[in-house]
Amino acid sequence: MPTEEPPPATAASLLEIERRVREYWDATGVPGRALAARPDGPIFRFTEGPPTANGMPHVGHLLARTLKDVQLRYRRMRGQRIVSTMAGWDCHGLPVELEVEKRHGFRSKKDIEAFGVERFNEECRRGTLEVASVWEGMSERLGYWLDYRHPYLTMSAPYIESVWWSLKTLHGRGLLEKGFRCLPYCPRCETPLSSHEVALGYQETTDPSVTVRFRLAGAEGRGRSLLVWTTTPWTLPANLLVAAHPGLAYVGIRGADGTEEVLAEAALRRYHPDGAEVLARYTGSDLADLGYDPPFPFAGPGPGRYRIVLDEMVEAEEGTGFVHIAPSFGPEDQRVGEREGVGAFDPLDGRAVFTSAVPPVAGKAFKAADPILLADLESRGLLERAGSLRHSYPFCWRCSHALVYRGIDSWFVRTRKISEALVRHNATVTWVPAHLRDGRFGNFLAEAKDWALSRNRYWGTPLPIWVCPGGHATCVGSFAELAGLTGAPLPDAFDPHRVAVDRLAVRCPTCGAAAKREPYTIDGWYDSGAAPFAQFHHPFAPSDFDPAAPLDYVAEGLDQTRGWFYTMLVLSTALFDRPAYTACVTNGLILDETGAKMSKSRGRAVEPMSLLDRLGADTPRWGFLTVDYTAPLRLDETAMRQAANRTLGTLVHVTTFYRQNAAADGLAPSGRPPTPTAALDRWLLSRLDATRELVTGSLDAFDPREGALALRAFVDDLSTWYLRRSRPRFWGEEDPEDRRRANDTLSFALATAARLLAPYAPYTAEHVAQELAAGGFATAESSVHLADWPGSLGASDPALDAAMAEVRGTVEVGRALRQKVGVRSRVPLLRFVLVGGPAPPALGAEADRLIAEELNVRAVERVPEAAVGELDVAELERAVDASGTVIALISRRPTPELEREGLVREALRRLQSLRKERGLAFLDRIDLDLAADEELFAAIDAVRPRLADELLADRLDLRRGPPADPSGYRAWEIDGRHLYARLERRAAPDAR
RNA sequence: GGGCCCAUAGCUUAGGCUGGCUGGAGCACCCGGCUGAUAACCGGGAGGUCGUCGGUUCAAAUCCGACUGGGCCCA
Repeated sequence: MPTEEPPPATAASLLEIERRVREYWDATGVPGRALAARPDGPIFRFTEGPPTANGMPHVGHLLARTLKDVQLRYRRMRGQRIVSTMAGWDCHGLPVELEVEKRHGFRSKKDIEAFGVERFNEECRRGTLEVASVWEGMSERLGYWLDYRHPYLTMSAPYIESVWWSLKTLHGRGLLEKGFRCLPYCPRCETPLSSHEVALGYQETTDPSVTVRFRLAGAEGRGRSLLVWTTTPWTLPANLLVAAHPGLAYVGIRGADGTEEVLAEAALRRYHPDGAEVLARYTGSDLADLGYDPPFPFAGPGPGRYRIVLDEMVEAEEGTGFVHIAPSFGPEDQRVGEREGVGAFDPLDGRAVFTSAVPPVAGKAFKAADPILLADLESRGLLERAGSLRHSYPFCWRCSHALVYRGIDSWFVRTRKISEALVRHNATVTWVPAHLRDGRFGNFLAEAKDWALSRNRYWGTPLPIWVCPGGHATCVGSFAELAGLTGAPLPDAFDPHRVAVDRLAVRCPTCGAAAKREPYTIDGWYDSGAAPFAQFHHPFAPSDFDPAAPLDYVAEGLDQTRGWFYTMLVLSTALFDRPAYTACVTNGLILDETGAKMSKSRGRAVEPMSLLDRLGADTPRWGFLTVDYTAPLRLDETAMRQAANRTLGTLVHVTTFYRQNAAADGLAPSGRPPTPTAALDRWLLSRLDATRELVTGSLDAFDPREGALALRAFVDDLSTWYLRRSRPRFWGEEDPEDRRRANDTLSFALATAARLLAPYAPYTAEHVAQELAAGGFATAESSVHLADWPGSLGASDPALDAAMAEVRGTVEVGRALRQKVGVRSRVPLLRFVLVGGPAPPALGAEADRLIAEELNVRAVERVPEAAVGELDVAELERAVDASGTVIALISRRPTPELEREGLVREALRRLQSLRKERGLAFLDRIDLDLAADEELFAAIDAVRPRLADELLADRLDLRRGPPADPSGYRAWEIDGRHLYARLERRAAPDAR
């Protein structure tokens, strides 16, 4: 027997395993080789969602990246080629600008202009990839394998050229148009935002809640006024109309000053809970076209202004049933204003500060005007009621400044024109969770508003539209086209950003006049939505991009339904008339351990890197993949540890057992599927096959959880049943052939399990696979991540599975009985009697043998129910089912002979553990001196050769009574008897 | 105001689409074992009106409706 076997592998911690595996991967270049593998395999289309390049990763990114990586690893093992593996960075936009502004203490666009846009953009460019290394480090640590050396950058010239190409295509199809609309607008950033950006920034806030009296004008209006409710008093100077609902019931009541006040009947109870004197009743239609005196005179007269109009949008649940309309400050207001042809009045400048058009508040920021305007109204007796209201209000998602809705010139992607196609394409997508398709996301699409694309900003993809004084708009779709319009080649290393792009002298292709670029950049979300084609510089460079082919898979956080998932779908629909992806997996928000939102400001956020330092990669990966990751998820590190220990730790442990044992036996894994005969082996392979089936199906369905749970169940079965019941076979000397078969089966099962686990827990799986290799952790350049996905084993045997389940159920009854009679498992009992039918045929006699071994009973008997009465109740303890029927019985006491056998087993176990304690290797031989009390002495003496054999003792001396000189002896008490042992390692025998 | 999701033992949850046999599991707890898987491990036990009310059905945790509470999204 060779003695140079590696030292018995002690089960290392998962962290230690990861360190070792990472070193191995680094040394052998496994990740790069895995990414480059399968150059001819069928394509699996994927695009990495580009994170904002100057934002730090958070724990939620670990989850999303785990979901992405699981699928990519699986596909590679299936022989597919991933297109593409490029990492990506979203480089443009407000977040980047904001960082630079902060650094310089800029407060507005004026500061940027003074600093110089070119310098500003240069700083943005430099700042953009500052945290990229943090992302890379985190991703590689997590095991998320992508090509980080060649990422796509949304700010690169080729990328921008692709984006321009797409914009020109949209423009040519009438899907890119300029318009004047009310949009959410950030006064600090001085730019409009898109509706999906607004969605990111709702916060609770307190606003005024006021009811203002609008006096009706003219002869018939005398002595009457309307009650109008608003939470934005600052919009009142821009009021041009009041809307009423045509069918709603209104009442005129006697007000405090005796005049008539009109409001919706439904609002009466809220305003006058004690009732009021009703002077008149109207429907909305009765009130149409009545004129009123505007609360402020600054907008001036105009056709159709200051009268009541009818609109269905008016409600009476809140307010008074009259809605004040300021067409410059609300999408609904704008619609009504346009319909009535009353024009608009916008007294705010770019920073939402009042101009001299409203003298009382000139120079005041919009919100700051509220109290002044209210005081003014009060002094004129027009303020009916004033209070405040807590409600959610939109704030800028990046700078947290309160937004305003205001009319502004902007370029739009006309998504409403294609909403039918968006819905149709979305209907083909496999969403995880499935309800998103027709639920939240589907609804969102059906109501899709036009996408406000242009930003009045600096660091972004410039909108490539040039307009000449004749009003001809030219959308440029490539650098070559741009060069053509300037009549000269573009400068070397042309950078298409502002300001360089604005310096070019462009002639209008229609009339030849000098054209100016529309001074906008575009929404950064458009850039990222273009990633599936722009990362390839489509259509300018040949690539694997196929305009007709959607991505096979994307996965990100649920918030991306309003972000990336949406913009990708809009672009794929508008450009290629197809869905953007066929499978879309979302994960829920990650909460802290108390179930609250993780917030950086409250110091609650867990740094992803520190989490990886504490837990390693496989533990959070496994933790994420075994729970419902689509729901809001509580980050519980202890639970993660437990989950990983239970399955990954157990698998490592079983692998260690196998290694020690195989080394001791000089057996190597055969590598080929075994053809087992033993029932346990056949059962294990059947379970393995079923597990393989489940994991495969689950990954095919893009929902890895079911597979993770199947693996967990398999590892439980492997450890707590197969291995425990097979131990005698691994130790036994009597049947070497069976021992070899058990070894083959176990090694094959472990090797297969390692492959099934590889997508989930890449480090642990690699460890298991490597430990199974001939010489221990391999120096060979192999990796489980370069292996093929296991095919069907043809080992499925449902009858056997059911039979084994029955046996295990029986064993549980037996264990409960043993507990009841109070005889521990090491002491054999004589009889275990099962009431009912025969053993399951799929196991036959093997069933009772397994039961006997597991319960440590000498005989398993089966008797028909009718015969139960004949059994000796004094000797046998009984177990009954819920209905009181006796189902099994067991001996109450061991016989003296069996008791002695139990003693020997106890002694043996202690002596084995003494070997371990002394740090002896598996095959070290020993000299052993034992001393024991009378009873124990007799028991041991009777089986002395067997004992010596099992303990690898070349010399075994046994003495009656305590040792003469107890020094060097270890002592135990076993059921009141004493045992002493002294053990010495023999010198290693010479190598043969 | 509208839409979607969720509610199962003290805690975390599986199952629910496709109704049916004692509703599984982990943690914590109790009993026992183990102490070279150790912020573990193994066995056993106790613990559940499956949010509430109503309906469909021979049969409901599961299907339908209403309600209550929570989460997310929109307005």
